[in-house]
Amino acid sequence: MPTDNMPHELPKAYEPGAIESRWAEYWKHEKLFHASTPPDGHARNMFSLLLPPPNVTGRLHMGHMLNQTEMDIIVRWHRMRGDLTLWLPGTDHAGIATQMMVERQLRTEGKSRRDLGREAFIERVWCWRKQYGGAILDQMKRLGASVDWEREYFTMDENLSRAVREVFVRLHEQGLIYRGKYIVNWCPDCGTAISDLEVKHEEVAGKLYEIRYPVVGSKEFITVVTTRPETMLGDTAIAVNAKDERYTHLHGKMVMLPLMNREIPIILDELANPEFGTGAVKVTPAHDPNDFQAGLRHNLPQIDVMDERAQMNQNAGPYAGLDRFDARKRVLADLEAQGFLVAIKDYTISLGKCDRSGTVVEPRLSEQWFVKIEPLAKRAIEVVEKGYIRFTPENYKTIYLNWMYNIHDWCISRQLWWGHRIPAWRCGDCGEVMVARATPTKCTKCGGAKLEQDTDVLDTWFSSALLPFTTLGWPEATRDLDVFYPTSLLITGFDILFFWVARMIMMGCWFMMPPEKPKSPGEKTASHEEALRNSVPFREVYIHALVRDAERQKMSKTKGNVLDPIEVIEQYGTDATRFTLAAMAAPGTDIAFNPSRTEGYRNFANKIWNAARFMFMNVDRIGEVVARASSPAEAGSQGVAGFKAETLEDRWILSRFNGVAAYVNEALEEFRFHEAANRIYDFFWGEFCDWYIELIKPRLMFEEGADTGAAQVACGNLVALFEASLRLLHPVMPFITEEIWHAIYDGKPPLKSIALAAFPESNPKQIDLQSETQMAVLQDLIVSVRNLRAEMKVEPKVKAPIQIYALEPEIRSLIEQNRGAILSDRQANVESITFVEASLAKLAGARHTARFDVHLMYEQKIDVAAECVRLKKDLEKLERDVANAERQLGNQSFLAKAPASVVEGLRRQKRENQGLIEKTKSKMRELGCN
RNA sequence: GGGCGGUUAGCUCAGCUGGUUAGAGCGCCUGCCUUACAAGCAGGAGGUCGCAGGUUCGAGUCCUGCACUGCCCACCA
Repeated sequence: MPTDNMPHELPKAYEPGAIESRWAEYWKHEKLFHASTPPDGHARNMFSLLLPPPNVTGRLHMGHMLNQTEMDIIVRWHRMRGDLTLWLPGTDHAGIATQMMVERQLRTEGKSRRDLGREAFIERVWCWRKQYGGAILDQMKRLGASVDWEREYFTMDENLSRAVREVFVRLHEQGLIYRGKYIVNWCPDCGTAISDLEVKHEEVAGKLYEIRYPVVGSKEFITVVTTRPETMLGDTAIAVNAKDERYTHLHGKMVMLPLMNREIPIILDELANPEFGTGAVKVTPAHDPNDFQAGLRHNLPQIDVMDERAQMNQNAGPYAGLDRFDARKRVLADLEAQGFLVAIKDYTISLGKCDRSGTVVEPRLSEQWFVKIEPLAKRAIEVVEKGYIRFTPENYKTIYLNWMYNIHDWCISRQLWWGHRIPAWRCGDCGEVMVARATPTKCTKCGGAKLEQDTDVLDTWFSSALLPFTTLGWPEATRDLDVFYPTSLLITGFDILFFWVARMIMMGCWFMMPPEKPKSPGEKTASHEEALRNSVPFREVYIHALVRDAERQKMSKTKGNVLDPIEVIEQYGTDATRFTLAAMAAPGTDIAFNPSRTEGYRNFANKIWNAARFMFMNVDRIGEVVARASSPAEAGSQGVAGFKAETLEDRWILSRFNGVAAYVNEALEEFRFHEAANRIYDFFWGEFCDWYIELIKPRLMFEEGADTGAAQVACGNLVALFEASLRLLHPVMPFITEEIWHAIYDGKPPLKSIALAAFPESNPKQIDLQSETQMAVLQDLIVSVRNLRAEMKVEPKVKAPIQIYALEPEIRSLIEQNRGAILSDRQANVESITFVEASLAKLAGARHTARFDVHLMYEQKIDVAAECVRLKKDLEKLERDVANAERQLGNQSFLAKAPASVVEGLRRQKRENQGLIEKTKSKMRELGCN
């Protein structure tokens, strides 16, 4: 590999691919992120968090990448700050998703899961998992996620499964799990019940059908309205409102159900709203949740007319065997033919679809297991209301609470094969249902031995809800649980706020809350609060938004706008992709992911790379002794160690670095990733590279006759500052920082990884505001001259003298002391500097600022017209500003109420602007502007 | 029907607790192959902060209304 005489083997161009895979492998192989539990008391601060387990079937998408980037930044930051840090990874067995995936595979072989049978099918799923289940974690590795791979889990692991059974049994013992026949959301495609949350409602244009039912023993009809005429085959009543006078005369009558020729009663029920439709409604207890409740109130029979595939069954008489949608057409045609269909109107209906399959969900009467949620919710509300769990952004607290206040019982049984099987057994002799931790051998009631386990499995989210404690060893009282629970933080997307976050809170606060010991009342309260506070699954939740495409569209396969993070990574590198996400991750706002942005951050990485090459070039030339003189990583985290601030730019950059470190720490504290990332970017590129490196070049013996000692100091400073900057950057860009950091130590670093070095904290002693002010003046001067050169079209190679007028002696001496830098062709590129005693502001080719006037002495006819336009624009703005300032300063209450610094600042600014106005005017006169 | 957001430069977005001249990236214009980097350097153009009121000495920032727009929740046939 041509190294171009470059030391430390850094190739000329930044190539992320090679370095990233190497370090990802190294980190995992060296087990750098393994958090071993300390044997006794917590000597260090602890920081723990759980990776939201991706589905084993999953492929990494931008949402994952955002989530993991944010977690990794926080985790690396904590680890570098010396916390005992645990980031726990794992995958979720994802019941329906995985089962569907394997069934699809079977279908290609012309088989169904029923052909295999339950046991063989499950065996097959395990095979599938073994073969493909690691893909998503492999992808995670490429992101650089600093998880504890030694603790990786799978939700179907034996220990986790045992914990799930334990929870189920305990809840059942506590009367919080019950079984019963209710209307549930049924997906005919998946063949299972699903929870309310798994139903997505969609507004669609539908129809409202008016159907008349003949009243028995009269010539009258009663007309009902429905959106689902096919369910009338299961009608068992018609309801009217008792207060609805239109129907008073029909109270107690029967109607004949058309098509089925069955007599059903007219009942009085609140279900019927006199305001809606005809005020009369058909009641189908087996196919509608409201009708189901009404049916219970009136003791109505429940006639289920569909099977589990949503095809009409024998109860549907002549319609048996038809699909529900075909049945609708047939029913309508028949009603029409027989004169029962009164009208069809357009109507917008909210159609529930299965989240997973997209099939229209059927409300179906079936026997299911439920969690009685209210007691759990009560506690989950309490801990959030009391602030024991903090939400960021805060508005999610409201959203969470609103949901929790209106929560319904949770249907947890699924008619699937893949998942945690419900630990309930039914006695074949007496029908008794037993819930037990271990397979019972005989019936607890009749002693019979013909026991069959419930065929259902649990909702995947049931086991996920337990992860914060089960992954730490619960129900055993483990050391891990003691140390790492409650976890410190959860970072996740709002899409699983209810599915997962809310349920973890409910389960955590329920199972990690020790039983109350009866004690004296006062003591009890205090310890109760303490226990409650420590029962939460996490102390903080950070909710991030959605990653959209560059046009703000939701990424979806059908739209074809899905950005594959791996592709972006391959193009620009992981570091640049991470940086993009971090820089755009303002709390509470969606991220419009634009790869052009990533290209920009790849360029930033390249900038870092080349700055490193520059540094090494000097280290090798000036002597490695200097570079190694201090061992910054060992010197602690306060400021920059081993830095000798001798010049203005030294004092300035040191001060800026410490300011940035303070800012970054504060920003990360509040999950303001974008502020942290942008601040580092601006510092490294805009200050460190653009100004500092350029300013020290003369000292680094670039110039003839430079002083060797000064060069060594400058080089040492460069290394020290660079090393500290790498640590600051590392949480966001782990790979490139690791690469350069090792190169700094020539492959023999004091620690195995920069990830184990200290994160920079601000050192107040290294903050030097005076140098920052001085540097600002110097920069202002240099930029002014560059400005003038551009305006006057001075040839790049031509130098001209400048005159400077400055009243304040300290400004003059500042300029005097930095004369060399100003003269340099890297900076102002001027021939000479002369101080004059009179204002220069009104001269053409001059600039006036608060601290100085500068005049570029260059004879070139300037573009008068263009200059006039520019001056006029300046003038207008100045006059506006002065007018504003005058208005404010004339205002007594402003003078009385505004802080003195604001008033003083405004006065000064006004004075300066007035001066400028005069000068601008005279300049305009001089040029002959009108 | 409830609830939560968004509207700032041509595009995509920042702007924390109200304070002196509203920022960035990309794009655009001008000039530079200056030996770390053309994935770069220097300079520049571009904004009545959705509209209308209000609070305040002072509003992009707080309040009210409106318009447009997105999302979540909800068993109204």
